[in-house]
Amino acid sequence: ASSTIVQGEKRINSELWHACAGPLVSLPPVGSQVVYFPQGHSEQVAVSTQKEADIHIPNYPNLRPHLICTLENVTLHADLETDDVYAQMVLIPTQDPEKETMLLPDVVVQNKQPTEYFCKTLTASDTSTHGGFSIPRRAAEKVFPTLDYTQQPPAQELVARDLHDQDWHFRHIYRGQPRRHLLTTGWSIFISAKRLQAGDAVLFIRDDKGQLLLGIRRANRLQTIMPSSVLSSDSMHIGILAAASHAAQTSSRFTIFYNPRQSPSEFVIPSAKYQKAVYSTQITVGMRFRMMFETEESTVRRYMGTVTGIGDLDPVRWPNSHWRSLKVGWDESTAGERQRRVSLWEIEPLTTPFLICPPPIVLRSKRARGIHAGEDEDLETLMKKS
Amino acid sequence: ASSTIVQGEKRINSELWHACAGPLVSLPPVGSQVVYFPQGHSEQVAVSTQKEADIHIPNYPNLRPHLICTLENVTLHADLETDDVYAQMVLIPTQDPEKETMLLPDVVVQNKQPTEYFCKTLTASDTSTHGGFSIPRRAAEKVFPTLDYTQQPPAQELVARDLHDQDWHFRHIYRGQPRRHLLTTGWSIFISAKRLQAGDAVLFIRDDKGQLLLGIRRANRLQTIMPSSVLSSDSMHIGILAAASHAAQTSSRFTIFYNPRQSPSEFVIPSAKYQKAVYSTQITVGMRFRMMFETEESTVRRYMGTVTGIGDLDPVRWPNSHWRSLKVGWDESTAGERQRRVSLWEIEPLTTPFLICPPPIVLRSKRARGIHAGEDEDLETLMKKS
DNA sequence: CTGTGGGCAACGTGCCGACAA
DNA sequence: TTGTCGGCACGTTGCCCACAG
Repeated sequence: ASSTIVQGEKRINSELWHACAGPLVSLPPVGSQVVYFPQGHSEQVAVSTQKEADIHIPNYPNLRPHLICTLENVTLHADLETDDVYAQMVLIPTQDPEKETMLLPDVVVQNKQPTEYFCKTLTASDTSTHGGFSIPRRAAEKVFPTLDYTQQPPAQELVARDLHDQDWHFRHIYRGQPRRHLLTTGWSIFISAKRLQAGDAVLFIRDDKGQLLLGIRRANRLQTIMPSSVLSSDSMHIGILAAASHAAQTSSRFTIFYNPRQSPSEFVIPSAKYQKAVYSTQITVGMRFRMMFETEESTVRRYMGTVTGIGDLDPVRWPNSHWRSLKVGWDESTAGERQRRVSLWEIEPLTTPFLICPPPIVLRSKRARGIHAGEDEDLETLMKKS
Repeated sequence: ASSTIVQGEKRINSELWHACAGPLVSLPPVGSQVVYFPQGHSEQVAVSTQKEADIHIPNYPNLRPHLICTLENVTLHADLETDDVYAQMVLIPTQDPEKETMLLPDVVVQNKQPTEYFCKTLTASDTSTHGGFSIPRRAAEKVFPTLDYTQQPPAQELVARDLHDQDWHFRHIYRGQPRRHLLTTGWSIFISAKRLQAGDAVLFIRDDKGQLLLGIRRANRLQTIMPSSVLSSDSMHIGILAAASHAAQTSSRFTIFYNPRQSPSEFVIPSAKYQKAVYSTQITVGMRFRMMFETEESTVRRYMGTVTGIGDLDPVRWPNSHWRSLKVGWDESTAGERQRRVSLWEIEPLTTPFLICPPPIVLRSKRARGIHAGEDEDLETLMKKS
């Protein structure tokens, strides 16, 4: 359903927001119990400001590495300049920390990726001033209104609405030899207004009312770095801790921003997911696991890895934290970008005995084949979490 | 002198920075003693985020409304997107708060406005794609290299360097009937790259080595508002207080950003200026004063006002603070934009007895004449501060 | 099926002096 | 003195198809 969330007078379309955020991003439902990690919040700020939390940050002895909270409200937003999506969450720390031990029912967090949508990474031709946008055939047929093919050439005007409720007009035409779908008039205005470059991606959605929506996902995330001319990174890191600490001590609400495409990991996790990961699974060094990542085509893919160590990421400031408490190694050599430390709830342990240590030769041969087409599905059927 | 301040590998030209910051902005010298006001810092963040400091912000009982600090370092910066100038200051709270009572020698803070410079607000023609930039005659003759007027038409290529050390090339030509100075080729590239609009201002400087520098001052400051998708404004306000409080208690350095064109008032003041204002002058309700403001032509102008009240701006959270402790009224009816609360060190009290209450009729007649050309100079000669 | 490039027309950009405020 | 305009040339934009990967 195309649910929308009120933000002042504006509503950001939830489907569109999630499409821009990507398939791995899911927000806990309003009213549910969540776990908030100041460490993860700091990591997000560190990425934005390009500065790690410094040493000389004060201790907040009463601030635990995770806070059980009620998610009082979530509002969806998009940066006016870059269209980057982010979510504002209002959290209320739970008064009774004993509740933590209570095992909560598993909340079904539906992944809100829309069905009638497509996403295309822009080519040099798409972004050049020389021409328009080449629509992949399947995409056009699935998402755009059907053309009247009796016309010569078949063409129509499309209107698509972006995250800021701004309408963009495009001429959609089916022509060329061989025939193809193109966006011509209006496309270059859109490209230059959004400052899109080859490598960035656009996505189109047809919602349940037939309204077209469009969003963008920039490739070069480094460009999005904030000026940081407002507050020093030190003060930001301190602000995160002080705000959380104060909220925890007074059981009062506090507000955070979650930037799904900037943040290395989610730092507001459904309580049930956290507890299941922490209390239900025994993780040991040497254990094999899978973990989901987003591919360049904005689909999900699982990578295999092995737990190589268990221990605190920051033993001094954050002892006994589950945040990134696992050191891991990845099977594939292209693991340069992947985190060397992950949290329990991010991984899917392979508990099925005969899969714990697959023969390396098999893995290597599969890697040599290139894309692991069948592998994931095989494991999928074999592995069923309780 | 064209002093520069090192920032990593980059140096921002100090003269250019000050020209962009405006005539009223002066930074205390490195190593000097200053007074830092968390309240003022919060105000700057409030402007940036368009959100005031909320009620439910924790108390920092040990944090006083002003901190005596040593200014350990100042670095000049400019926003990469907007070219907005800002300064990073590293402050170290003074260990012994008793030092405060010690009267310091008056530090001469030279106003670093360059002499060989001009600033022009862009017209519709200047920013249109239809043409170039019309240089005011005086400006061209003062700042640009002299043209060879024997050529027909006289023309030359100018190279001007911006705050990011990027060079911009312009064709400077003297033509038209009547003759005038113009920038043609290269101008529109500059306009679109900096996204300048009519109402924004550009400024050119010739430094002592003959090098041309150029900067911009945007009119629409609302546009510069930061996305704030990084940290909630609450956390920012808390971060300011927590950082200052921690630094004060541990006598350790902390870092702040000062945005001269965003901040309503300076919140890092030379200690001598503060003490002189607080201890040397007796301010009373009804007292007349003058205060400097920047005009649209980026020159200084003094406005007259009367003290209408003295008291805490925020009696609950910041009792006994001198920050904006004066309520004031302004003589001129165009006072809509001017603060209704100012701090002691911002004003110049008129202590000369016969000027305390000038006949209103005289004032009115002067106002009716329009611009107060001579008034300020008359007062200048009459009033000499100790 | 779709990315790139050549061809070509239409439009916008940008340089010029003529006015007039 | 300088802001805006009409005139005009030239360069870019943008629509078309032909190829080829």
